[in-house]
Amino acid sequence: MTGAPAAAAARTHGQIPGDLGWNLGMVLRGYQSRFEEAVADMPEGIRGYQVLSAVVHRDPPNQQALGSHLAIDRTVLTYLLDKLVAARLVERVPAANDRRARKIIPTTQGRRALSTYEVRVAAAEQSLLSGLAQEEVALLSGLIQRLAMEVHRAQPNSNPCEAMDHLP
Amino acid sequence: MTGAPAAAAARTHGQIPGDLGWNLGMVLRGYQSRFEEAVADMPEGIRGYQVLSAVVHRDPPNQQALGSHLAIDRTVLTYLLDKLVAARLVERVPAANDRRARKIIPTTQGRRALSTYEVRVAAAEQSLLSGLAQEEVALLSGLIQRLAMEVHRAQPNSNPCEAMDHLP
DNA sequence: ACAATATAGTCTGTCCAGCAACATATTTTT
DNA sequence: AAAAATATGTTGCTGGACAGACTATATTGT
Repeated sequence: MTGAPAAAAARTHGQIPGDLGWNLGMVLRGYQSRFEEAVADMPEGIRGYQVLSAVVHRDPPNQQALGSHLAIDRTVLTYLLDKLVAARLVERVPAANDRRARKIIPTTQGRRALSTYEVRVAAAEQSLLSGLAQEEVALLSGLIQRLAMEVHRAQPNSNPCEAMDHLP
Repeated sequence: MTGAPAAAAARTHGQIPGDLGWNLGMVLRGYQSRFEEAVADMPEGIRGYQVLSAVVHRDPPNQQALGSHLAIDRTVLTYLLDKLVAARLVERVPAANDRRARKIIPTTQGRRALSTYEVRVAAAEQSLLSGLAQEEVALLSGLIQRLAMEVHRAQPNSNPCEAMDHLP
Protein backbone atom coordinates (compact mmCIF):
# COMPACT_ATOMS: atom_id res chain seq x y z
CA MET A 1 0.00 0.00 0.00
CA THR A 2 3.03 2.21 -0.07
CA GLY A 3 2.73 1.50 -3.77
CA ALA A 4 1.94 3.84 -6.61
CA PRO A 5 -1.32 5.73 -6.37
CA ALA A 6 -0.29 8.76 -8.37
CA ALA A 7 2.29 6.84 -10.34
CA ALA A 8 -0.35 4.70 -11.95
CA ALA A 9 -2.22 7.81 -12.96
CA ALA A 10 0.97 9.19 -14.45
CA ARG A 11 1.43 6.28 -16.81
CA THR A 12 0.09 7.05 -20.22
CA HIS A 13 -0.13 3.66 -21.82
CA GLY A 14 1.51 1.12 -19.58
CA GLN A 15 4.83 2.92 -19.64
CA ILE A 16 6.80 4.07 -16.64
CA PRO A 17 7.45 7.80 -16.76
CA GLY A 18 11.07 8.27 -17.76
CA ASP A 19 11.19 5.19 -19.92
CA LEU A 20 11.05 7.34 -23.00
CA GLY A 21 14.27 8.94 -21.85
CA TRP A 22 15.85 5.61 -21.16
CA ASN A 23 14.83 4.35 -24.59
CA LEU A 24 16.03 7.47 -26.33
CA GLY A 25 19.33 7.31 -24.51
CA MET A 26 19.79 3.67 -25.36
CA VAL A 27 19.03 4.22 -29.04
CA LEU A 28 21.36 7.19 -29.18
CA ARG A 29 24.07 5.16 -27.51
CA GLY A 30 23.70 2.37 -30.02
CA TYR A 31 23.71 4.90 -32.81
CA GLN A 32 26.80 6.63 -31.55
CA SER A 33 28.82 3.47 -31.12
CA ARG A 34 28.14 2.47 -34.71
CA PHE A 35 28.70 6.00 -35.91
CA GLU A 36 31.99 6.20 -34.06
CA GLU A 37 33.48 3.16 -35.68
CA ALA A 38 32.18 4.27 -39.06
CA VAL A 39 34.10 7.53 -38.85
CA ALA A 40 36.97 6.36 -36.67
CA ASP A 41 39.59 7.53 -39.17
CA MET A 42 38.09 10.99 -39.35
CA PRO A 43 39.72 13.80 -37.37
CA GLU A 44 37.64 14.37 -34.24
CA GLY A 45 35.38 11.46 -35.09
CA ILE A 46 31.67 12.12 -34.94
CA ARG A 47 31.99 15.84 -34.36
CA GLY A 48 34.39 16.14 -37.24
CA TYR A 49 32.02 14.33 -39.57
CA GLN A 50 29.06 16.39 -38.45
CA VAL A 51 30.93 19.62 -39.00
CA LEU A 52 32.11 18.58 -42.44
CA SER A 53 28.65 17.37 -43.37
CA ALA A 54 27.04 20.59 -42.25
CA VAL A 55 29.62 22.64 -44.11
CA VAL A 56 28.97 20.76 -47.34
CA HIS A 57 25.22 20.26 -47.14
CA ARG A 58 24.05 23.35 -45.30
CA ASP A 59 26.65 25.87 -46.32
CA PRO A 60 26.39 28.01 -43.16
CA PRO A 61 27.42 31.64 -43.67
CA ASN A 62 29.69 31.74 -40.63
CA GLN A 63 31.01 29.78 -37.70
CA GLN A 64 28.26 30.91 -35.38
CA ALA A 65 25.55 29.46 -37.57
CA LEU A 66 27.54 26.28 -37.94
CA GLY A 67 28.10 25.93 -34.23
CA SER A 68 24.55 26.60 -33.17
CA HIS A 69 23.18 24.24 -35.76
CA LEU A 70 25.24 21.45 -34.24
CA ALA A 71 24.89 22.80 -30.71
CA ILE A 72 28.65 23.03 -30.42
CA ASP A 73 30.23 25.64 -28.22
CA ARG A 74 32.20 28.43 -29.89
CA THR A 75 35.40 27.53 -28.11
CA VAL A 76 35.03 23.87 -28.96
CA LEU A 77 34.28 24.65 -32.56
CA THR A 78 37.47 26.65 -32.80
CA TYR A 79 39.84 23.80 -32.09
CA LEU A 80 37.55 21.40 -33.91
CA LEU A 81 37.95 23.48 -37.03
CA ASP A 82 41.67 23.79 -36.37
CA LYS A 83 41.96 20.04 -36.69
CA LEU A 84 39.83 19.88 -39.82
CA VAL A 85 41.83 22.67 -41.39
CA ALA A 86 45.07 20.91 -40.47
CA ALA A 87 43.70 17.79 -42.16
CA ARG A 88 42.98 19.84 -45.29
CA LEU A 89 39.31 18.96 -45.22
CA VAL A 90 37.97 22.50 -44.86
CA GLU A 91 39.26 26.03 -45.15
CA ARG A 92 38.56 29.24 -43.31
CA VAL A 93 38.00 32.03 -45.77
CA PRO A 94 36.91 35.58 -45.02
CA ALA A 95 33.17 35.93 -45.44
CA ALA A 96 32.09 37.86 -48.49
CA ASN A 97 29.93 40.56 -46.93
CA ASP A 98 31.23 40.61 -43.36
CA ARG A 99 34.95 40.64 -42.85
CA ARG A 100 34.62 39.88 -39.16
CA ALA A 101 33.20 36.51 -39.99
CA ARG A 102 34.86 33.56 -41.62
CA LYS A 103 33.13 31.18 -43.89
CA ILE A 104 34.03 27.54 -43.67
CA ILE A 105 34.23 25.88 -47.02
CA PRO A 106 35.12 22.31 -47.86
CA THR A 107 38.20 21.49 -49.86
CA THR A 108 37.99 19.11 -52.77
CA GLN A 109 39.65 16.58 -50.54
CA GLY A 110 37.05 17.28 -47.90
CA ARG A 111 34.19 16.64 -50.28
CA ARG A 112 35.77 13.43 -51.37
CA ALA A 113 36.34 12.29 -47.79
CA LEU A 114 32.77 13.14 -46.88
CA SER A 115 31.40 11.09 -49.74
CA THR A 116 33.42 8.13 -48.57
CA TYR A 117 32.34 8.46 -44.98
CA GLU A 118 28.73 9.01 -45.91
CA VAL A 119 28.57 5.54 -47.36
CA ARG A 120 29.82 4.10 -44.11
CA VAL A 121 27.54 6.26 -42.00
CA ALA A 122 24.53 5.27 -44.05
CA ALA A 123 25.50 1.65 -43.53
CA ALA A 124 25.80 2.27 -39.79
CA GLU A 125 22.35 3.81 -39.71
CA GLN A 126 20.87 0.91 -41.60
CA SER A 127 22.59 -1.47 -39.23
CA LEU A 128 20.89 0.23 -36.32
CA LEU A 129 17.53 0.08 -38.04
CA SER A 130 17.95 -3.40 -39.46
CA GLY A 131 15.43 -4.84 -37.04
CA LEU A 132 12.68 -2.67 -38.47
CA ALA A 133 10.68 -3.15 -41.62
CA GLN A 134 11.12 -0.76 -44.51
CA GLU A 135 7.96 1.20 -43.84
CA GLU A 136 8.66 1.29 -40.13
CA VAL A 137 12.01 2.92 -40.79
CA ALA A 138 10.38 5.59 -42.91
CA LEU A 139 7.70 6.13 -40.29
CA LEU A 140 10.16 6.39 -37.44
CA SER A 141 12.46 8.71 -39.37
CA GLY A 142 9.57 10.98 -40.23
CA LEU A 143 8.23 11.18 -36.70
CA ILE A 144 11.64 11.78 -35.17
CA GLN A 145 12.36 14.45 -37.71
CA ARG A 146 9.10 16.22 -36.95
CA LEU A 147 9.87 16.13 -33.26
CA ALA A 148 13.40 17.34 -33.87
CA MET A 149 12.12 20.23 -35.93
CA GLU A 150 9.73 21.26 -33.19
CA VAL A 151 12.43 21.11 -30.57
CA HIS A 152 14.78 23.01 -32.79
CA ARG A 153 12.20 25.68 -33.47
CA ALA A 154 11.41 26.04 -29.77
CA GLN A 155 15.02 26.47 -28.76
CA PRO A 156 15.38 29.78 -26.95
CA ASN A 157 19.05 30.23 -27.71
CA SER A 158 21.13 29.12 -30.65
CA ASN A 159 18.45 29.41 -33.25
CA PRO A 160 19.59 30.67 -36.62
CA CYS A 161 16.65 29.03 -38.34
CA GLU A 162 16.78 31.51 -41.16
CA ALA A 163 20.14 30.15 -42.23
CA MET A 164 19.04 26.56 -42.63
CA ASP A 165 15.69 26.66 -44.32
CA HIS A 166 17.04 26.02 -47.75
CA LEU A 167 16.99 22.37 -48.68
CA PRO A 168 18.79 21.46 -51.89
CA MET B 1 30.30 18.43 -60.65
CA THR B 2 32.34 18.34 -57.49
CA GLY B 3 29.01 17.24 -56.06
CA ALA B 4 27.98 13.95 -54.59
CA PRO B 5 28.36 10.85 -56.69
CA ALA B 6 28.66 8.34 -53.86
CA ALA B 7 26.78 10.55 -51.45
CA ALA B 8 23.63 10.28 -53.50
CA ALA B 9 23.94 6.54 -53.42
CA ALA B 10 24.35 6.69 -49.67
CA ARG B 11 21.07 8.44 -49.12
CA THR B 12 18.37 6.03 -48.23
CA HIS B 13 15.27 8.07 -48.76
CA GLY B 14 16.16 11.66 -49.37
CA GLN B 15 18.01 11.97 -46.10
CA ILE B 16 21.57 13.03 -45.59
CA PRO B 17 23.58 10.37 -43.79
CA GLY B 18 24.03 11.53 -40.23
CA ASP B 19 20.73 13.35 -40.08
CA LEU B 20 19.28 10.59 -37.99
CA GLY B 21 21.94 11.35 -35.41
CA TRP B 22 21.20 15.04 -35.55
CA ASN B 23 17.50 14.40 -35.13
CA LEU B 24 18.03 11.97 -32.29
CA GLY B 25 20.32 14.39 -30.55
CA MET B 26 17.89 17.24 -30.98
CA VAL B 27 14.98 15.22 -29.62
CA LEU B 28 17.03 13.99 -26.71
CA ARG B 29 18.11 17.54 -25.96
CA GLY B 30 14.54 18.75 -25.94
CA TYR B 31 13.57 15.84 -23.78
CA GLN B 32 16.35 16.46 -21.31
CA SER B 33 15.63 20.14 -20.89
CA ARG B 34 12.00 19.39 -20.03
CA PHE B 35 13.00 16.48 -17.87
CA GLU B 36 15.53 18.60 -16.03
CA GLU B 37 13.09 21.25 -14.99
CA ALA B 38 10.56 18.58 -14.04
CA VAL B 39 12.97 17.05 -11.53
CA ALA B 40 14.93 20.16 -10.66
CA ASP B 41 14.26 19.73 -6.93
CA MET B 42 15.48 16.17 -6.96
CA PRO B 43 19.02 15.44 -5.74
CA GLU B 44 21.24 14.95 -8.76
CA GLY B 45 18.40 15.83 -11.12
CA ILE B 46 17.81 13.42 -13.97
CA ARG B 47 20.29 10.82 -12.82
CA GLY B 48 18.80 10.88 -9.36
CA TYR B 49 15.32 10.33 -10.72
CA GLN B 50 16.45 7.55 -13.01
CA VAL B 51 18.21 5.76 -10.19
CA LEU B 52 15.24 6.07 -7.89
CA SER B 53 12.87 4.95 -10.63
CA ALA B 54 14.99 1.93 -11.44
CA VAL B 55 15.27 1.02 -7.79
CA VAL B 56 11.51 1.11 -7.35
CA HIS B 57 10.36 -0.33 -10.64
CA ARG B 58 13.12 -2.78 -11.50
CA ASP B 59 14.35 -3.80 -8.08
CA PRO B 60 17.93 -4.59 -9.15
CA PRO B 61 19.70 -7.07 -6.88
CA ASN B 62 22.87 -5.01 -6.50
CA GLN B 63 24.62 -1.83 -7.51
CA GLN B 64 26.26 -3.40 -10.52
CA ALA B 65 22.95 -4.36 -12.06
CA LEU B 66 21.58 -0.94 -11.30
CA GLY B 67 24.56 0.83 -12.78
CA SER B 68 24.72 -1.19 -15.95
CA HIS B 69 21.01 -0.83 -16.55
CA LEU B 70 21.39 2.93 -16.53
CA ALA B 71 24.84 2.83 -18.12
CA ILE B 72 26.28 4.67 -15.14
CA ASP B 73 29.87 4.10 -14.13
CA ARG B 74 30.57 2.39 -10.79
CA THR B 75 32.46 5.34 -9.43
CA VAL B 76 29.74 7.72 -10.48
CA LEU B 77 27.01 5.58 -9.04
CA THR B 78 28.76 5.60 -5.69
CA TYR B 79 28.54 9.31 -5.08
CA LEU B 80 25.15 9.42 -6.78
CA LEU B 81 23.82 6.96 -4.24
CA ASP B 82 25.56 8.84 -1.45
CA LYS B 83 23.43 11.85 -2.28
CA LEU B 84 20.22 9.87 -2.50
CA VAL B 85 20.95 8.14 0.79
CA ALA B 86 21.71 11.49 2.39
CA ALA B 87 18.35 12.72 1.12
CA ARG B 88 16.68 9.68 2.72
CA LEU B 89 15.22 8.54 -0.57
CA VAL B 90 16.96 5.16 -0.70
CA GLU B 91 18.91 2.92 1.61
CA ARG B 92 21.85 0.61 1.18
CA VAL B 93 21.08 -2.70 2.86
CA PRO B 94 23.13 -5.89 2.73
CA ALA B 95 21.82 -8.17 0.00
CA ALA B 96 19.98 -11.21 1.21
CA ASN B 97 21.87 -14.01 -0.50
CA ASP B 98 25.18 -12.27 -1.15
CA ARG B 99 26.45 -10.27 1.74
CA ARG B 100 29.21 -8.66 -0.32
CA ALA B 101 26.63 -6.89 -2.35
CA ARG B 102 24.32 -4.19 -1.17
CA LYS B 103 20.80 -3.92 -2.29
CA ILE B 104 19.40 -0.49 -2.87
CA ILE B 105 15.89 -0.16 -1.59
CA PRO B 106 13.63 2.87 -1.62
CA THR B 107 12.47 4.44 1.61
CA THR B 108 8.83 5.27 2.11
CA GLN B 109 9.79 8.84 1.57
CA GLY B 110 11.55 7.81 -1.63
CA ARG B 111 8.47 6.08 -2.99
CA ARG B 112 6.38 9.08 -2.20
CA ALA B 113 8.84 11.45 -3.84
CA LEU B 114 9.01 9.25 -6.92
CA SER B 115 5.25 9.25 -7.27
CA THR B 116 5.23 13.01 -7.15
CA TYR B 117 7.99 13.38 -9.70
CA GLU B 118 6.51 10.77 -11.98
CA VAL B 119 3.50 12.97 -12.54
CA ARG B 120 5.73 15.82 -13.56
CA VAL B 121 7.91 13.65 -15.75
CA ALA B 122 4.88 12.22 -17.51
CA ALA B 123 3.71 15.77 -18.14
CA ALA B 124 7.14 16.66 -19.52
CA GLU B 125 7.04 13.71 -21.87
CA GLN B 126 3.60 14.63 -23.08
CA SER B 127 4.77 18.17 -23.61
CA LEU B 128 7.53 16.93 -25.86
CA LEU B 129 5.12 14.75 -27.81
CA SER B 130 2.30 17.27 -27.90
CA GLY B 131 2.85 17.93 -31.59
CA LEU B 132 2.03 14.35 -32.44
CA ALA B 133 -1.34 12.68 -32.69
CA GLN B 134 -2.35 10.06 -30.17
CA GLU B 135 -1.67 7.10 -32.41
CA GLU B 136 1.59 8.60 -33.61
CA VAL B 137 2.82 8.79 -30.05
CA ALA B 138 2.01 5.15 -29.48
CA LEU B 139 3.67 4.21 -32.74
CA LEU B 140 6.80 6.18 -32.03
CA SER B 141 7.07 4.89 -28.48
CA GLY B 142 6.73 1.33 -29.65
CA LEU B 143 9.32 1.64 -32.39
CA ILE B 144 11.82 3.40 -30.16
CA GLN B 145 11.34 0.84 -27.48
CA ARG B 146 11.95 -1.98 -29.91
CA LEU B 147 15.13 -0.32 -31.10
CA ALA B 148 16.23 0.34 -27.55
CA MET B 149 15.69 -3.28 -26.63
CA GLU B 150 17.77 -4.43 -29.57
CA VAL B 151 20.58 -2.07 -28.71
CA HIS B 152 20.42 -3.10 -25.10
CA ARG B 153 20.53 -6.76 -25.98
CA ALA B 154 23.48 -6.25 -28.31
CA GLN B 155 25.56 -4.36 -25.79
CA PRO B 156 28.88 -6.19 -25.42
CA ASN B 157 29.62 -4.94 -21.94
CA SER B 158 27.30 -4.06 -19.10
CA ASN B 159 24.64 -6.56 -19.87
CA PRO B 160 23.05 -8.21 -16.89
CA CYS B 161 19.91 -8.94 -18.89
CA GLU B 162 19.06 -11.82 -16.66
CA ALA B 163 18.52 -9.44 -13.78
CA MET B 164 15.95 -7.30 -15.53
CA ASP B 165 13.74 -9.68 -17.40
CA HIS B 166 11.07 -9.69 -14.79
CA LEU B 167 8.35 -7.21 -15.49
CA PRO B 168 5.83 -6.73 -12.68
C1' DA C 1 41.68 -24.50 5.14
C1' DC C 2 43.36 -22.25 1.29
C1' DA C 3 43.40 -19.95 -3.08
C1' DA C 4 40.97 -17.68 -6.55
C1' DT C 5 37.30 -14.84 -7.70
C1' DA C 6 33.61 -11.27 -7.29
C1' DT C 7 31.45 -7.06 -5.20
C1' DA C 8 31.67 -2.63 -3.43
C1' DG C 9 33.88 1.40 -2.30
C1' DT C 10 37.66 4.90 -2.30
C1' DC C 11 41.33 7.53 -4.26
C1' DT C 12 44.01 9.48 -7.89
C1' DG C 13 44.78 11.25 -12.29
C1' DT C 14 43.25 12.38 -16.88
C1' DC C 15 40.36 14.08 -20.42
C1' DC C 16 36.98 17.00 -22.48
C1' DA C 17 32.89 19.86 -22.80
C1' DG C 18 31.18 24.06 -21.24
C1' DC C 19 31.48 28.70 -19.42
C1' DA C 20 33.34 33.25 -18.46
C1' DA C 21 36.42 36.88 -19.36
C1' DC C 22 39.26 39.20 -22.27
C1' DA C 23 41.45 40.72 -26.88
C1' DT C 24 41.00 41.96 -31.79
C1' DA C 25 38.89 43.30 -35.83
C1' DT C 26 34.83 44.88 -38.02
C1' DT C 27 30.18 46.34 -38.48
C1' DT C 28 26.20 48.94 -37.10
C1' DT C 29 24.04 52.51 -34.51
C1' DT C 30 23.84 56.97 -32.61
C1' DA D 1 33.36 60.45 -35.15
C1' DA D 2 32.20 58.01 -31.16
C1' DA D 3 29.78 54.25 -29.02
C1' DA D 4 27.65 49.93 -29.03
C1' DA D 5 27.23 45.53 -30.86
C1' DT D 6 29.00 41.44 -33.39
C1' DA D 7 32.29 37.48 -34.89
C1' DT D 8 36.08 35.14 -33.85
C1' DG D 9 39.83 33.48 -31.20
C1' DT D 10 42.51 32.81 -26.86
C1' DT D 11 43.12 31.66 -22.08
C1' DG D 12 41.97 29.81 -17.77
C1' DC D 13 38.75 27.60 -14.83
C1' DT D 14 35.33 24.21 -13.36
C1' DG D 15 32.56 20.07 -13.31
C1' DG D 16 31.52 15.61 -14.68
C1' DA D 17 32.78 11.24 -16.62
C1' DC D 18 35.86 7.65 -16.77
C1' DA D 19 39.80 4.46 -16.03
C1' DG D 20 43.32 2.31 -13.06
C1' DA D 21 45.13 0.91 -8.69
C1' DC D 22 44.16 -0.41 -4.19
C1' DT D 23 41.54 -2.09 0.09
C1' DA D 24 38.05 -4.62 2.47
C1' DT D 25 34.77 -8.10 2.47
C1' DA D 26 32.54 -12.16 1.15
C1' DT D 27 31.78 -16.10 -1.90
C1' DT D 28 33.18 -20.16 -4.48
C1' DG D 29 36.25 -23.93 -5.93
C1' DT D 30 39.73 -27.15 -4.77
